[in-house]
Amino acid sequence: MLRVHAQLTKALDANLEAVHGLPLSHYDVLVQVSNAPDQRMRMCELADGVLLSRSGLTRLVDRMAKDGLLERCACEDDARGSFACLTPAGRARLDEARPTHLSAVRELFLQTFTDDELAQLAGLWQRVLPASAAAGDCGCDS
Amino acid sequence: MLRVHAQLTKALDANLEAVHGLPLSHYDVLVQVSNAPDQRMRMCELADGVLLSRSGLTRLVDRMAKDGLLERCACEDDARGSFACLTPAGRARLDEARPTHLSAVRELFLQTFTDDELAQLAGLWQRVLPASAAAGDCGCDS
DNA sequence: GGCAAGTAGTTGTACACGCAACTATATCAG
DNA sequence: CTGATATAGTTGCGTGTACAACTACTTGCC
Repeated sequence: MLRVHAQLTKALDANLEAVHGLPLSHYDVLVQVSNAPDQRMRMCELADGVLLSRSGLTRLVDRMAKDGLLERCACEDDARGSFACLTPAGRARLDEARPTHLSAVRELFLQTFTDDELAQLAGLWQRVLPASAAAGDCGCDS
Repeated sequence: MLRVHAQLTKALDANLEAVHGLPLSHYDVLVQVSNAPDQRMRMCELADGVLLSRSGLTRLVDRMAKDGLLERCACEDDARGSFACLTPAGRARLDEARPTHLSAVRELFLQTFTDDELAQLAGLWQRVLPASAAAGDCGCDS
């Protein structure tokens, strides 16, 4: 059963990644940042948001900055902090990828269920979070 | 929602991996092989079973063979094939890890639900598989 | 039999990630 | 103000994985 779970996630992610050029992790970052005030986020929060270690995020943001999707901006309040800021190119890329992504999700996942069932699933899932959080310990939640 | 899903899997896996010495992937292989007839499996089937590419599996089995958990055995019927065979040490390691693993799963996951809910979840999950399989497409047959 | 095409598994290479160590800044105690 | 401790982020290094190219064997067609 756990295995089914893993397989599903994996297949889903692989497909989504293949459909548009963006790796899913990049897409994920773009979504998070675009939802943040001023289109920018602290590295730390971003790391939580995309479920990555700090070092992982540093490198991910590096790659995305190299591609012009993000920019590093200094933080005025805290000189040791950094923002990842969405660039116009990043926003454009996101706007372009989002419909593809959403429709893929819908096709592979949502379509299989009725609204009731989705609600059920959501409810059941939520209940697992506390336990897994206690074990995995990840500060943020979506 | 997808994110919750990913987070859960990840937290769960991380915890299980930490509890006993075995990485989860090793454990997974041991379980699969131990369930196979004669305690041995073709590399190809094993790769499917643990959701790994062939090359990934080759190396995983290498590592496990180095640790004495598995052995490589030639296949009589098909000279290009290989079996991964469970060694006594591998079986012992599995027997030792299994209770730990199962109780961790129970604690983190099953405990949160009633039997009915588990049945629901299982049913809903199964329905996603066809779609994800069509997308993920894994070369070997089962 | 002999060659083409397919299949099982391995190896070279590159990439993404985590951990631990590090720098730089902030915060707090005295 | 000074030093101890904590926090934000980066870097070095090791690990695990996939992809692509490869070898070796099998199968099917001529």
